[in-house]
Amino acid sequence: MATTGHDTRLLPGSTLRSLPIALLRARESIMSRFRPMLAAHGLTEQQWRVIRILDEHGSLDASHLARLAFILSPSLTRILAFLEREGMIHSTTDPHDRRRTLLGLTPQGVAKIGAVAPDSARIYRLIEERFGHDRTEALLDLLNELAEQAD
Amino acid sequence: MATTGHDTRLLPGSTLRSLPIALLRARESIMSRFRPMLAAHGLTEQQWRVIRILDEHGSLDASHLARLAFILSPSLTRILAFLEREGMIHSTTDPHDRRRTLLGLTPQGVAKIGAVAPDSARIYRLIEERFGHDRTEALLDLLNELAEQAD
DNA sequence: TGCTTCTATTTAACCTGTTAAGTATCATAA
DNA sequence: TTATGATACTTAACAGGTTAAATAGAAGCA
Repeated sequence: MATTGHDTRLLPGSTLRSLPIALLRARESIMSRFRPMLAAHGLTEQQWRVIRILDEHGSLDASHLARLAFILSPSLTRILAFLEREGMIHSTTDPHDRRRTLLGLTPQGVAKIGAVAPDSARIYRLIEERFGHDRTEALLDLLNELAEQAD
Repeated sequence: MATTGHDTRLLPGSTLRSLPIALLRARESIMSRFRPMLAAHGLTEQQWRVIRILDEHGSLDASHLARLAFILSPSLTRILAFLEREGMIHSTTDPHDRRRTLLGLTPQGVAKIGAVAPDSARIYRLIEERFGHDRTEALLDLLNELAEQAD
């Protein structure tokens, strides 16, 4: 039986065939594996996403970072305050446009990436192995196509 | 171009091929259509889910309702307090097990369902038409299979 | 230059998600 | 029958999502 707190007994077809709920369930089933690992490293899912993107892209301004991480700017403001308080990032005002904030990883931030990345990769690999590489690819394609329907 | 606030320019493959982020994006693209309509009716997504499930199933206790709506009990407590304050539901203590709370729709709750359901169905139909019935079904199957991977 | 209009970010207010702890009630067994 | 443990729900504390408004700086133009 599932250990997620949500089993599938008595679930009517109408719920299982609802796109919003199906997306919610699927995301929850994925994140329930990542969340405890991230919590053990003292990070939330979003905090991890932010420092990982800073690691992949180097320094970025807040707007660009928000777009890449799919985090709205009010949330990003709070997340950046936390990460700076913890010494994982540094922020400076862009001298060429003083409205902009430039963000970058500190050495401690880089070290955190190095500590978390292997655990993250291991979980991801496990999920993909169990679900199947082809089905994972097919699912990613459908999800991205659905997201692009937006206009 | 998209009007969701998140366009796809400069998105690296690593982000688009991440299951957690792809699920997040897809869900956001769906909910961005429902949310304004629900807000116009004075409801959040979760409040709507709760009264809709009460409508489909008749009276339920809180635990069962939480499972069906995929809402954790602390969130449900707050949602039920709101819905009762607004007069859409009534709650009574189960006389056979006084730990349990039995919930049901009031006539006003039923009226709200009648007001929102057509709008909801219209949006859902539009999404499914644009994305395609077969692809929608395929996506639902993959999402539910992924969710069931949990153990 | 001075005024208006964007743009980037923050603040505020409210709701939900998540985890842990607390309270009330039920069920079981010594 | 009463102590023990399980179950149903609530409370608390903190983080993020969403919307609207506020602030500050940049850009364009009369």
